[in-house]
Amino acid sequence: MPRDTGGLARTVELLWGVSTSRGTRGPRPGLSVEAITRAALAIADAEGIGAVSMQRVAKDLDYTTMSLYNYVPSKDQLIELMIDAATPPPPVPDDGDDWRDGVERWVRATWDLYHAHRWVLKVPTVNVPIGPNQMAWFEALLHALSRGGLEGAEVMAIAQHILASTRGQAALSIDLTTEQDGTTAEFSEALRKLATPDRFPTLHGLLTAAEPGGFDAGAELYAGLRLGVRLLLDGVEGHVRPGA
Amino acid sequence: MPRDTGGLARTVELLWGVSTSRGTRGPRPGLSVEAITRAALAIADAEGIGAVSMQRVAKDLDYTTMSLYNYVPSKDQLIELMIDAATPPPPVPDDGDDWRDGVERWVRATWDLYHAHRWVLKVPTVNVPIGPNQMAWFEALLHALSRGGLEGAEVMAIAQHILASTRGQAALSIDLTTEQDGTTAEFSEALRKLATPDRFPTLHGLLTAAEPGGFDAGAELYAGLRLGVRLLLDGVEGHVRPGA
DNA sequence: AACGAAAAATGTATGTCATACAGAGTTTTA
DNA sequence: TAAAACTCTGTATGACATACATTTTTCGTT
Repeated sequence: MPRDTGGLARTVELLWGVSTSRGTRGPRPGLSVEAITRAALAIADAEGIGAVSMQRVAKDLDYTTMSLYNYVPSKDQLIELMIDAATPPPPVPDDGDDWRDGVERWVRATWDLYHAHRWVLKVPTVNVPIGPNQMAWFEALLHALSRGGLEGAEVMAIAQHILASTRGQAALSIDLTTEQDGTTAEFSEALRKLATPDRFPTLHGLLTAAEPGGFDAGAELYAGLRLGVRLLLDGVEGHVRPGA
Repeated sequence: MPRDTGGLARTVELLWGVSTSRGTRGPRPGLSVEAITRAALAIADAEGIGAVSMQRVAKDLDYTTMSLYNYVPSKDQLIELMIDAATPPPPVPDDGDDWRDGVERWVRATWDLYHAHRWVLKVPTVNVPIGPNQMAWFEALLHALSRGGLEGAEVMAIAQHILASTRGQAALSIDLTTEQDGTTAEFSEALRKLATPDRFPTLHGLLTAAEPGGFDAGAELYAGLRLGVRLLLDGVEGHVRPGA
């Protein structure tokens, strides 16, 4: 496989496994895109995305750094591959039950997925380039949602909305439960001190009303996400059946 | 100001402007946290966050790189400062009108803010540490939302939900309208090709149903965000007034 | 008035990183 | 059998954050 600085075409090739039709000359490749991706993924899962460097991946594979570039055109590309590799096929939809349950299950599964690979949401640009597995998850959401009776463009909009809020809440949950040592407690205490009633009356009220002891950020945020999704789906139902 | 590697206390000091009570000895400082932040912000706004390096900021200020560290304990800290500096005070709430309008105005203003500083949402951890201006915006949302009649913890949850979806949609919009040259069109075309009807029936249907020509990603995403927020607020109303 | 402490500013140095480039070795095709 | 195509290695470059030691400036104290 010739080296390539990797435009969009190459991205698509790699992510979507378009056969790379490698010429059969030259030494047989000792590595593969999959092996590299797997090694990098293992590092990220174990030590965070910050531990993933080309040198580190190569070392784990017992190759030189530069040999990776025979397979992967750049580190950014590798990260795209890692994200897609971290994403299993989405749960199969169960069209038997309520469509709302389908959406809520999707949200739960996505939440779990992001928590299983806590580095994914720390990657700066998870947005535009999308691999097959990512797309499959989005398709699953679209499918579940489309059973609710929304019109085409609305399905897309609401799906993006749900995806965005799931990501956002999950990112927050991951951040709050990742802080090393006691920084979370320390921070939440600082927050309480800074949210003075004069400048931040509403926030102050909410913070002091909440139980003062340690709170389970993860569970609380998930409950919030769930509530948000439910109310949103309520809105969807009202929108679709204006009478009822 | 003595150098400091910057724990949480220092972060809070810098972000919240707790007076640093500098001893009056030594040369008079030629720089200031504000000047450094301003210079860095200008670079980020003009050339993106990637162009912000300590060397670059120092050069723009005609100082050496290391002198910045007399004021700012680390680059990460500087970025926190930049984010807060990029955030103006939130629009004053207008309690005269419908509370829903207040929320929608907040969403619009936040959308505009992120688009005015397109680098902000590219910073990996915009999540947990919060400066005074960020907090003021969140307070504004809480305030607008609390007029809807939700119970305490619910206000917090829905506010986070709205913040998350606004951020997510804005991030997507920014990504799609930032791609250099014609990558957006190229990408959307590739997407259409990859979303085959066998594996991605729903997505395929939606993409082919949409008008095939160039579409205004920004406007479309904002419309989607708006719809999502509206339906969510519908849900909130139903939740608060179960009868009606 | 002089000295020393404190702080600002500089210069140099280190270690990490992505990646360019050249060359050496290997396999297949012409 | 020669050359083309490819893999792999080694070395090199340029960014970058930041540690550390040194110089310079200013002020409080004697």
